[in-house]
Amino acid sequence: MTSPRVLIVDDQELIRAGFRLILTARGIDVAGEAGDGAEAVDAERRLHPDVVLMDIRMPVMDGLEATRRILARSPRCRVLMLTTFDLDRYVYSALALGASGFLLKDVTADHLAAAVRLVGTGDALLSPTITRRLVQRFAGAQPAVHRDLSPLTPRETEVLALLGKGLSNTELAATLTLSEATVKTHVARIFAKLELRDRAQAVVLAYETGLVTPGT
Amino acid sequence: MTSPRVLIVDDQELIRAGFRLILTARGIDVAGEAGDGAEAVDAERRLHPDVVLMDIRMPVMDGLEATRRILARSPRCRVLMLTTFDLDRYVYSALALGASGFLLKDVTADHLAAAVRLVGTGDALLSPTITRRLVQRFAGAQPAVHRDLSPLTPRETEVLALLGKGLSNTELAATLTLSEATVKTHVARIFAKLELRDRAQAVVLAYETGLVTPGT
DNA sequence: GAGGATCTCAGACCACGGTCCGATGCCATG
DNA sequence: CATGGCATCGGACCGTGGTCTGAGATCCTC
Repeated sequence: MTSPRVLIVDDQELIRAGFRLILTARGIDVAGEAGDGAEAVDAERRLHPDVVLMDIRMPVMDGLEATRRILARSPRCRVLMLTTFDLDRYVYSALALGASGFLLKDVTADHLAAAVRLVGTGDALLSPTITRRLVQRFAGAQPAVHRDLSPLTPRETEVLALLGKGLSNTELAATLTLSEATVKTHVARIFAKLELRDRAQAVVLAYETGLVTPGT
Repeated sequence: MTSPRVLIVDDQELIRAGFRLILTARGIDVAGEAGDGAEAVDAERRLHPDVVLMDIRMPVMDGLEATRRILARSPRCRVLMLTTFDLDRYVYSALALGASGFLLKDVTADHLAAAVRLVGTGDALLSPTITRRLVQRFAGAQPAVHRDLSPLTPRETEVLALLGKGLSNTELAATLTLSEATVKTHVARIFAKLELRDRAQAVVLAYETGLVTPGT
């Protein structure tokens, strides 16, 4: 298992030392430390770590601004935010900046190591409370899916997804390498099952169900 | 480092075997396997695993329903959803059900192991794309507007908004108390100005620009 | 008051989209 | 092996949708 190189950023030296102990004891390479945001930006530029463990509250330059600058220069770098409190504004702005995850400081040693390894492999993480809150927010703004897509066969779902992109029947046939006749039957079945009339209505439903999402 | 006990649920035996190999090779204890949702509920009750690796698409009972039943009985159990496609509806409903995370099946072996260890310690995870999407949804604002709506006259914008709801020309004429001929000219002008071909494409553009938003 | 932009409408044309009728092959389930 | 679901195709039908051309009415600005 390849181990990520880590940069530890926190204004408290004790915390840094503790983290360094925890990580090195589990075979994770600590590339360096920084005591504030400005130092962090500097250190990242020199050391090119895979993961940055970034405290939010710090003197000189806080973790959010430091994250912004680091990711602007090194988009492939993974930033794991650390904080004592799970204040919403921190979470959302950190994630909006492109941070890969968010950890409370009361994590266990094992947990911290696992989290670092995980974001090192490229995935993001969120603590359960934060994930739940995000989902709830989303669920609140998104009142249930109108119609159920389950009666559709896999192929039909595939067709609907492309239909949701606004493709014509000929384009559909081209991208799926099918005859237009086949495309028509698929489309007709979709309409029948979902009680649609138009492909326009199909596009609406694709967006409403989340089969297609804006911005992709 | 304490290792979580894992239950692998997938209808494809090859997948299960592969996952078992990956996890055991990295010192993670595989408590058992299940081939569909019903078996999974059963196995979880017998084995009490810390983590369930749950495929979504399965015969008999799908992963979502199985997750619901498992978490109803064993709320401390962590469920990690697996899927081939990152279809939104799966993501949201899975997370709403209380799943701890969501993984695409093309994960690397290291990644899978790290993810299992992480959720075993209690935290949730989301793939970067999904996290980003959640945050964007939450943030509400869809900044990336492909085409500019400014060349449209007020009336045309009004028509486009209704067009985005999937209305036909006759419905359009009815709701705006216009003749169908007038509707047609408006629609034609909109198409010309925005370089659209279909009303289907118009619906897409309405959603992409934020003129129409899902859930309203 | 001349001009431009906008909103309104009409008639005619044709293609694409949607429907209905068929048909075949495949595979899983029983 | 028989049944049913799924995916694939063809042909024929007709209507809505989209295009073009032209035109009257209002409201603005210059």
